[in-house]
Amino acid sequence: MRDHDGSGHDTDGRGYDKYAFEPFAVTVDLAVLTLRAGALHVLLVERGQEPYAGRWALPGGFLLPEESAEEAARRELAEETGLADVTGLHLEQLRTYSEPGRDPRMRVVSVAFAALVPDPHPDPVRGDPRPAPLEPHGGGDAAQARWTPYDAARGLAFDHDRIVADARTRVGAKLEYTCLATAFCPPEFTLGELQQVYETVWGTALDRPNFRRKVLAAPGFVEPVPGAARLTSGRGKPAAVYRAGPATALHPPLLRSPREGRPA
Amino acid sequence: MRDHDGSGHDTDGRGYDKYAFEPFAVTVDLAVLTLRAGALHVLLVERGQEPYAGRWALPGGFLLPEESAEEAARRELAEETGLADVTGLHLEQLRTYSEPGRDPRMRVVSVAFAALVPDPHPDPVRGDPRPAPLEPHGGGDAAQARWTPYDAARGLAFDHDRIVADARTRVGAKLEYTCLATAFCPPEFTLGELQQVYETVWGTALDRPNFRRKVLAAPGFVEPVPGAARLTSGRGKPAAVYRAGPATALHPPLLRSPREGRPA
DNA sequence: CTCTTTATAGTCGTCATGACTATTAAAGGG
DNA sequence: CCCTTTAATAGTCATGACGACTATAAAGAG
Repeated sequence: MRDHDGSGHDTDGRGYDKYAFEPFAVTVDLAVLTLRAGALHVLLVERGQEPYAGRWALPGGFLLPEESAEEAARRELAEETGLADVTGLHLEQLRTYSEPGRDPRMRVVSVAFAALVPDPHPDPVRGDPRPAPLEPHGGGDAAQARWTPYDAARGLAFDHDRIVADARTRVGAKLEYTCLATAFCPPEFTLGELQQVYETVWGTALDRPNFRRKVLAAPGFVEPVPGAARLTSGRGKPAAVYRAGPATALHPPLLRSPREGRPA
Repeated sequence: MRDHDGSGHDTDGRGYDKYAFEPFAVTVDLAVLTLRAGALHVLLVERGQEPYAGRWALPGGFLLPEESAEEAARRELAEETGLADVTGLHLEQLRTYSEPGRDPRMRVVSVAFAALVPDPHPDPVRGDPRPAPLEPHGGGDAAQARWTPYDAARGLAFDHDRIVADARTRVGAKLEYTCLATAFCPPEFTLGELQQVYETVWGTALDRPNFRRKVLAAPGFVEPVPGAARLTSGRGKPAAVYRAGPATALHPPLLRSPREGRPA
C-alpha cells in the first residue's frame, strides 16, 4: 500500500530506502504583484537560456538545502526586486504545481507564491516624501526584469500564465474577507488609494461614500494617523491618512456585490 | 542571482546543470475528513516504522515519477480508504510544507490535501438504503487505519498536527462562501443533514429556519429531489431530500456571524 | 471670486439577517 | 384512537447592512 517503488520494498512510504522515492527538483515561483498607474502589474524576468529562451517568466529559483519554500521565496524576492526590506511584504502561498512535463527538461515541483508590494513608482505627491523608487533589475546573468501590466503578461514560459491567473484570482478573493488590500499600499495611505486597490484588482468601480463607510465599519482594518492629511492628486480636498490596523480578517467582509460595481 | 548552487555555475535557476539544484523527496499528505456521529473525524494510520513508529499520522506517500500531486493524493486516498470511487470526492490542496527538519531523516517537501468524504458509517435509516459502509484498512504493511475524532487527533507524527488544524481552518472558511458542505453529504441529503455539516465543522449551533432560508436562497447550492422525503432520525416529520446543485460558489455567502451561533 | 475636483457627511428605500412563533407530519405510548 | 413528542417547514418582525443618491467642505486653477 505504501510501497510505491514497484520493487517490492516496503518503507512505510517514508523509509530510509533511497529506492523508495523519486528525487524531484523543487522550485519556488513568484507572482510579484503591484499597482502602477491604476493597473495591476506583475514582475517578469526575461529568460536567457533554453528552454523558453527570450520568453518572459516569473522570477523564482531552486530551494536551497536548508531553507523552506517561504524563505526561498523571500530570498528570491529580495534578489529579483532589489528591495532592501522584504520582511514586511505580504507573501501568500498559492499552491504547488506538480504536473509531469511542466518543465520540459526534468521533473520540477514548484511552490508558487504571490507577493504584494506597494507601488514602487508612486507619482511624487507634495507632502508625501516617500522612499526612493524601486526599479527591478535582472540578476547577475543576462536576464532582465520588468514590471508588466497584468493583461499583457501572456505567453509566459512554463505554466506561468496559469500561476499569474491563479494569483489574481486568489488576491481578488482575499480582498473580500481579509485586510490584504493594505499590503498594496505604502505604510500610510488614504481611503481613496485603498479603494483604488479594490477597483483595480476587481476591475469594477465602487461608490466612494459606501466604500468609505464599509472600511471604517470594519474594526481594525485601518486606523487614522492623527493630524495627517494629504493631497492625493494635486487637486481637491486633502484626504485623511490612515495606516493598516491590527486586524487580519474583515468583519463584515467587503463583498464583491453582483449589484454594485460597473466595469471600471 | 539565480545561481543557487554556490559553485559558480549559472544556470538561470533552471539549467540542465544537475549541480544547480538539490534533489528533494516529495510526498503528499492527506487530511481525510468526515462527519461521524455529529463529530468531525480524521483518518489516521499507525506508523509501523521509525521514525515515529507506533505514532499516528496522516496517510500519504511519495509521488510517483509520472503523476501530479493531485493524482498521487487520489491514488493514496483510494488505497488508504479502500473506497472504490474516489473520482467524485472533493480534494482540496491545502499548502506545501517544506521546513527543513520536518522529517528527521531527510529533506521531504510535502503537498498537503484535505479530502472530504461522506460519513462512511451512516446510521441505517428506514427508506434510505445507502451503499454498504466503508471501513478503512491498513495497507499491505503492518499499519492500521482508523477514523479518529478531530479533538483526539493530537500528537501525530511529523508536522501532521498542524496540517490537520490547517485542514479544519480551510474547510471551515470555505463552507462560508463555497458549496463545499455538500461534499460531506451523501448524494441525496436533507437540509438538516447539511446543517449538521456546518454546525459540526464550525462548532456552533444554527437556527434551523434561518439556515433553511439562506440555503434555499443561494442559487444552485441545492436542488430538490422531486417526490423524495426521508425520516432522518426515526421520528418527526419526514424531510425533503435535496442533492448538490450546479453552483460551486455561494452567493450570498453563509457567513459565520458573530451574533448567531452559540457554542454547539 | 468662481469653477472644478476630491473628500466627507448624511439620507432613504430595499433587502438580508437574527430571533422568534406557528403549523404540519410523522412516531410512540397509553 | 388520542395525545404527546419530535422534527420539518412556514411565517413574522425588528434591526441592520447595503446600494443609490444628495449635500457639504476644502483644496487648486483660472
